[in-house]
Amino acid sequence: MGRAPCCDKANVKRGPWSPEEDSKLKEYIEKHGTGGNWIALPQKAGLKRCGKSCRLRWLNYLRPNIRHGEFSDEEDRIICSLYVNIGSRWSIIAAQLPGRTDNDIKNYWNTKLKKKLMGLLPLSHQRKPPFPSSQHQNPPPSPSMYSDYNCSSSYYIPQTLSFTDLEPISLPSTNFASTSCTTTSLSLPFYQNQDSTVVSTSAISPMQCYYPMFGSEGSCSSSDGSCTQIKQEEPGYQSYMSTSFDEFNNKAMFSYNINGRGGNINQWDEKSSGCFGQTQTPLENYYDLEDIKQMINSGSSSFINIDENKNEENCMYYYPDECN
DNA sequence: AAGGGGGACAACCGCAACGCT
DNA sequence: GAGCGTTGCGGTTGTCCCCCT
Repeated sequence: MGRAPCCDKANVKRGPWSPEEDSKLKEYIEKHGTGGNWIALPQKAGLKRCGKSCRLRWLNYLRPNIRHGEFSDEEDRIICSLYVNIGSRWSIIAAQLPGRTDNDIKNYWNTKLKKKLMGLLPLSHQRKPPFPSSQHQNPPPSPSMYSDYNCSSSYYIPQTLSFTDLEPISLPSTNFASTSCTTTSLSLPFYQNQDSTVVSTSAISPMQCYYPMFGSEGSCSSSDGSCTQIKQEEPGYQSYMSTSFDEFNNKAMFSYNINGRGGNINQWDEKSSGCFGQTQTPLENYYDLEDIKQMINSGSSSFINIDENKNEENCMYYYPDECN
């Protein structure tokens, strides 16, 4: 015998919500809250809907401060950089975009952004010889190197997604609390963009394993509306994302931290983290278009996001024919 | 004007995780 | 620890709308 259905499907309305249903649900929740029980809510609110349907409707459309419509370039950039790092964890991605829902972002990615990204990637790229590993010992390029970088035709992060505002920042050593991996901080360059989202510019290995990074408090995109909504636009709100390498276990580590309490950018607010891979991809290995396509098509992720070596000089090294 | 195709987006489904008893 | 109910999440589907022929 299988699981009992969450609601009596014969007696619930399905399909698009009417304005009357919307106002009933909104009114009820604003008055009484969700009561922590979505299953019982529709009956109390006088709705012939499944609890799950009510929850979805509230979270995606009725709760306050929802934003719909055009995504900005900045949002595109955040979505892309997160997607290539953590894959289709839409709720986590949504948590970084105030007012956006995971469903919205998922739809946007599937219908537009993925195509946009793919369309902007030149088809002529073939795998190029690896960049000399000695380059990685160099200090990270200065922000001006990104600003001046003008090789969009051969840069596999489209220029609209380029991180021109990145500045190197220092991050404290990480303490991974929830995995078996003991870690040491890896001296990979990290860059901070204008909204304080920290991105790693290092190449990391394809995902082999991953653990949820934080609990429900980290995301309001799918919360019940009663949570403390993370507002990135609030002064002092910071979010961190980084990679490091577990030398002992030979694992690339990924960590993503939320500090919603107005802390310092350098304050490392401990939350759980995840293992990115069982083996480290040598830093001198880079992905070309076919890799990215394959990963997107296969649903894999956590491939390279931003490459610290994609400066003008390296562009010449990789794609001399396309760098004028 | 009709209708076929494709894109966009809202909603549903199923499963895993979580929490309570 | 087992069992059960509920929630959260991501993949998928359904439907509407617009454009093209």
